[in-house]
Amino acid sequence: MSQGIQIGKVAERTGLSIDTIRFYQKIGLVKQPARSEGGFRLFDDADIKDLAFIKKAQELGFSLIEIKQLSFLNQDHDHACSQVRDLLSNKLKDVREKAAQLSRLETELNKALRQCNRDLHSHQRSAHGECCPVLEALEGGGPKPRSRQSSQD
Amino acid sequence: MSQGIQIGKVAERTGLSIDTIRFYQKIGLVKQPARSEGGFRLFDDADIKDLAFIKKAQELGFSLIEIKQLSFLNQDHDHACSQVRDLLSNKLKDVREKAAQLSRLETELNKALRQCNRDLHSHQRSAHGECCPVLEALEGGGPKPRSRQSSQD
DNA sequence: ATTGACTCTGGAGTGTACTCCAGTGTCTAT
DNA sequence: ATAGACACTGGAGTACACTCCAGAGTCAAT
Repeated sequence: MSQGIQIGKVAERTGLSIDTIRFYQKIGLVKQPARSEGGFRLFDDADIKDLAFIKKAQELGFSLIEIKQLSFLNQDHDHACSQVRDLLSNKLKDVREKAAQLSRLETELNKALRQCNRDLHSHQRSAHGECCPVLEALEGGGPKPRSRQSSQD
Repeated sequence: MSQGIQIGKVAERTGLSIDTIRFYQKIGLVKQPARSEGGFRLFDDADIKDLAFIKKAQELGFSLIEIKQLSFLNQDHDHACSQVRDLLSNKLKDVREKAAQLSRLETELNKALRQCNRDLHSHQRSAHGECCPVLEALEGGGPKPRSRQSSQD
């Protein structure tokens, strides 16, 4: 009886790992799905939508706890109260601030990028090759985090 | 000899903790500052600017590793190369995507908030008081993360 | 020289968000 | 009935970004 989608397929469709989905259920971020007789989780489209929402919100920098609050937007709530309204308006304020700061950062990045391109043009034929002092500093400049990532982004 | 600012003052001015500043140095995110004869760290205004930059970038959702790369923007780089340009343009793309998604989320939040306000108006005098089913679901609905925060945001 | 506020180091601990694993069970097809 | 793919649980481990601590030293003022 396959009245639902198994976790493997859900993982594929949402881009989340199987473990992550189970983890979200364990901490109560998403509701416990239906189960097969043998105990397999059986998801429906709404569950997948919820998981997709979580993934999106997370990419926007919200923590799981914040997402738990946000996720009520995704449900149809026929009622509301002042606490919920406050929660929403706080969240909205956060989002606006984040957006404003991002747009400032965008400007800065753009400026830096144009500078970079100008420099590339004027130095193109010099002895630089594929190397530059900024990158060299990144590679070997002083103590580094003991991470295992070498140089590429 | 106080040819520099001690870590306590720096912490005050940047809003970072003393431990955090030391941590950033330990992992090489900021350069080792000058030291007094006795070994006290002595910071200057440029150091403080760097730390403030890190704080800002972090609030925008960048990881410390990403910030380590971004921080080269803050330094005056007389040279540039294609790798650095690529890093910048990738970051810019990320930022733009994030901003676009945030603005979509803002719209959704706004809509939900207006709905909430409408509901509040029409139900104001009903038996709801300061309580609503959405909040109740938040409080007691199924398993929760074992967090210690109760209800407020 | 002593006091008190401040700082030093190395290392352990915390919270968040996964990620991996072993041992076991389920499902579907043959 | 058996095989092979998939799923189950609980618990341990990992990565990131701190945060706390003990024991010791520094600095400026008295």
